[in-house]
Amino acid sequence: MPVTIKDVARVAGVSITTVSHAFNGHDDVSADTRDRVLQVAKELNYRPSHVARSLVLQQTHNVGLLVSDFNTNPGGHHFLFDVMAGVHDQLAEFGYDMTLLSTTTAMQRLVSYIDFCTERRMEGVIVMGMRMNDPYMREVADAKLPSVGIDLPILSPHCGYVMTDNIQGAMHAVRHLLAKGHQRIGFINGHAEAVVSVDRLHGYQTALREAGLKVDPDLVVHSNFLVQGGEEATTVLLTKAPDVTAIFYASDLMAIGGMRRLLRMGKRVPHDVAVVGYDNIDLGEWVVPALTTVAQRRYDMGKASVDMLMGMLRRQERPRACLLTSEMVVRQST
Amino acid sequence: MPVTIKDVARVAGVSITTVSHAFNGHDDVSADTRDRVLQVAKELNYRPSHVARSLVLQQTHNVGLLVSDFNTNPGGHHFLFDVMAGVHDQLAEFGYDMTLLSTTTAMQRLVSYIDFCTERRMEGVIVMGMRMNDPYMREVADAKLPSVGIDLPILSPHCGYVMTDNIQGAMHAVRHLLAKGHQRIGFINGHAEAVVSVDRLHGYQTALREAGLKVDPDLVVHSNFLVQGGEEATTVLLTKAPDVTAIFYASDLMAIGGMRRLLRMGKRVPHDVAVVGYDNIDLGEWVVPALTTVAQRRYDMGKASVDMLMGMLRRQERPRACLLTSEMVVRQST
DNA sequence: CTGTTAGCGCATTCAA
DNA sequence: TTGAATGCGCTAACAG
Repeated sequence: MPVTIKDVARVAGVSITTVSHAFNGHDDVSADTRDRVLQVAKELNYRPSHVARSLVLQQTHNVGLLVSDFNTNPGGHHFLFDVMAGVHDQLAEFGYDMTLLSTTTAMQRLVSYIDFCTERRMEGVIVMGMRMNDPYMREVADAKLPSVGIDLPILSPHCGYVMTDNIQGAMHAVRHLLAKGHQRIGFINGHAEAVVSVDRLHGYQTALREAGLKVDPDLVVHSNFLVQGGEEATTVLLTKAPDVTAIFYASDLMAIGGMRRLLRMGKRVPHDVAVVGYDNIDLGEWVVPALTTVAQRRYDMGKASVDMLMGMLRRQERPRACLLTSEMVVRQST
Repeated sequence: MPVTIKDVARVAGVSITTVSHAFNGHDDVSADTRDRVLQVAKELNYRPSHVARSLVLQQTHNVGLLVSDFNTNPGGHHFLFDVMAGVHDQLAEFGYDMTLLSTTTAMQRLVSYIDFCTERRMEGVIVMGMRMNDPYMREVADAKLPSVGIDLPILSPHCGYVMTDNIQGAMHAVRHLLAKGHQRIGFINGHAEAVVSVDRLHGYQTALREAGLKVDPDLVVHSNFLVQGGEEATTVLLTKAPDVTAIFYASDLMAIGGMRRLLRMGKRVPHDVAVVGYDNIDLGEWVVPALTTVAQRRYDMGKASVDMLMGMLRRQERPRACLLTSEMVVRQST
């Protein structure tokens, strides 16, 4: 139905080869004919078919963004949305399209994500929002399809990853609290299946030891990354260690829940208990007191993952681990 | 590089026609050969190329999701993410892929979004996050490419739309406040370029008149949809009308900002001033006091837009206007 | 500089 | 029931 290269050739009175050459900027076309071809193409509203081009060139300029549990990832948008924007924009910069995939969809169709990508001849995949114990993990790692994980530290011949240096991030947070004079610092962590949880715990412990403090197991509580998780864990923590003067939460949502619970318990933030979150979600700026937090460069993470993938695709670079720095955003809660 | 239909045919000792038939479930293939073909295909790990199929079938099973200012849409994720999930999931249900587009990207490349879609032979587009005064608007409306707008009430031969009934939503909110005995009800609205703003204002006014109250222009303030917008507008409102006992905000973010400002001004929520928001973002449940709000069915909006598009594509249905209901979520702020 | 030919992977006539 | 031939729209050798 749409205008094809043939139509342009016929109207312009040249062969399709010439049209093709004119469009692809080959210099073996006289300026005259090129201009005429381009003129005709414009009049006819010709748009070269990427489908046909993909077939003959054997490259689709298309990569998938695989999101785990896209539709049911609670609170996930605070993190995923910006990453997605970074991925999309940088992909566009390279002339690539982004197709959204979801593990749940694949599950429904009973096809592996790798089959999904193969059918579409995708050139690579970027994976995010996945847990280490996700059944899709091994598939990602073992596949020959070039892939980059976000917050998913798997390194294999065809799979690299990008993540924030969570150890450093957590150390920043704890050092900040130490500098404020706190000694009994609690840590409310996310679920242990998340890689970030392991690293943040590590950073927390390291910063304490660095300051010559002993790591008290009673000061660490695991929960989920959401507001409610933060609330519940705060109660648990204060039961086990009523003398905490500061709490480091593994997410801003948790911290917000925690502050709320502390208030209920008659503790004032930051006077009685100082609070630090993680993520720098937009609302952290507006809760009372405004939340001190560790900021990840979400957009940059998406961007970096694309850069790595493009390196693998176009320059045969080997996949690697890319750690981005994070920075403290100090506000009123500490 | 990947396994093609030829490989399968060769190994199975049949023609490519037979392989094609076997794979597409034609019944003019003996059970024997079909099983053999399928077996060989599995061993060879054959995946039919969607690219080649798209070319010959002249249909890509691909639709674009056009997001306006994807990378710079502040606070947009609260709304867009869920809609996107609905679009993606429902598209998958129909066997369609979703490619993400952004107006900013198109702008950078200086190609119209319609050219972008044509090159890729997309079958349709779903548009969201766009303002009525966006330059891309006319393109969407005039294009022959089937499209569905979300919160974008344009109806043309090839363009339908889905939106929440914002008039009803606003009426719900105001009625709720009226029922609580409030008479002086302020309305802090979003920017006037957003269609939703017009409708919500309409609903606000209608509900008041319905109750026999006069609409006082001093009670309405326009601002942006963000926290800061809510804060500033609240100050303006209370200057113009210090006697308000309730405020209806056009977004939850604004309401959160408003509550904060009210607190600063020594007003207690809901005791001195009751507050209703709009959107039902996840954090509304956790601010103090928990926010009463109007909930949009975001996921369903995405889903509905796909259903409409599929109707247009597959059953030649005419584009239409689809209004979804919203419902009150009553919490502590009223 | 321009046109002819071949083929990318697949579905679909039409014969056998 | 199976296979040979044709073409989807385009690019890339090659020849003129």
